[in-house]
Amino acid sequence: MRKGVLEYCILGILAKKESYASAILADLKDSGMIIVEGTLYPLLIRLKNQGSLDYRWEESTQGPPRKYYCISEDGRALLSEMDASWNELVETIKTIRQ
Amino acid sequence: MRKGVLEYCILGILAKKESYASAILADLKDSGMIIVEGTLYPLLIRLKNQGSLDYRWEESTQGPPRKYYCISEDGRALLSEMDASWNELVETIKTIRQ
DNA sequence: TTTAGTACTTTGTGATACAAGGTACTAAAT
DNA sequence: ATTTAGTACCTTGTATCACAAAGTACTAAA
Repeated sequence: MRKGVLEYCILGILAKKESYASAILADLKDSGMIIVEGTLYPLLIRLKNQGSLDYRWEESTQGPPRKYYCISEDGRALLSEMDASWNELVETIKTIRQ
Repeated sequence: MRKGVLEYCILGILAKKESYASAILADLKDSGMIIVEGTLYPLLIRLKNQGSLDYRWEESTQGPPRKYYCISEDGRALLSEMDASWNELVETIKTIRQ
């Protein structure tokens, strides 16, 4: 049911502020969407490779260094398209479920 | 983006009235969701096999016989669960996109 | 008899997400 | 000094979903 929506959620979260994988997992959990590490990491790498995200390493005092991701210009453009697609889908379902 | 939602749409359509694959394709198209035969047929078969749908053959004057599907009791229960899941998802995305 | 239209089905492929396991750094406990 | 716990990143294998493409079969019209 949630398939394909995750990418949209990740971009949405990173559009607000840069973050790293473990924190994104916590954010998603708080929002009511539980996903696992093995899902998120490949997704972040994919979004980076296609140019929607950038990242930088940052040292942490509480453990290993963190890979902070932030959304790129291309990512913001993609996010806008996704907003449109999502709204269309919501309308479609409204029509079908009356 | 629409992935995983199709099952919900099919059940929604068949909850209103029984129908057959080609007509369901046309309904979906009208609602703004374009899918192809190779997607729909396996999905109908899967829903039938798991007990969410029943079907009966009906002769057509305009070509080969049609396989009319209708939703079962189990299917209606599943549809209710999907309504809940869908509404949750919509709320989650609202939260993320503010 | 061929062609067009309708309808159902199958096979192969790519993408998404999960399960499970692995690597590596830091800090606290033994 | 070594083990344990916590944090963080990454990879491999698998299941499912949807699509592309091709196939089967019935009816009616050319």
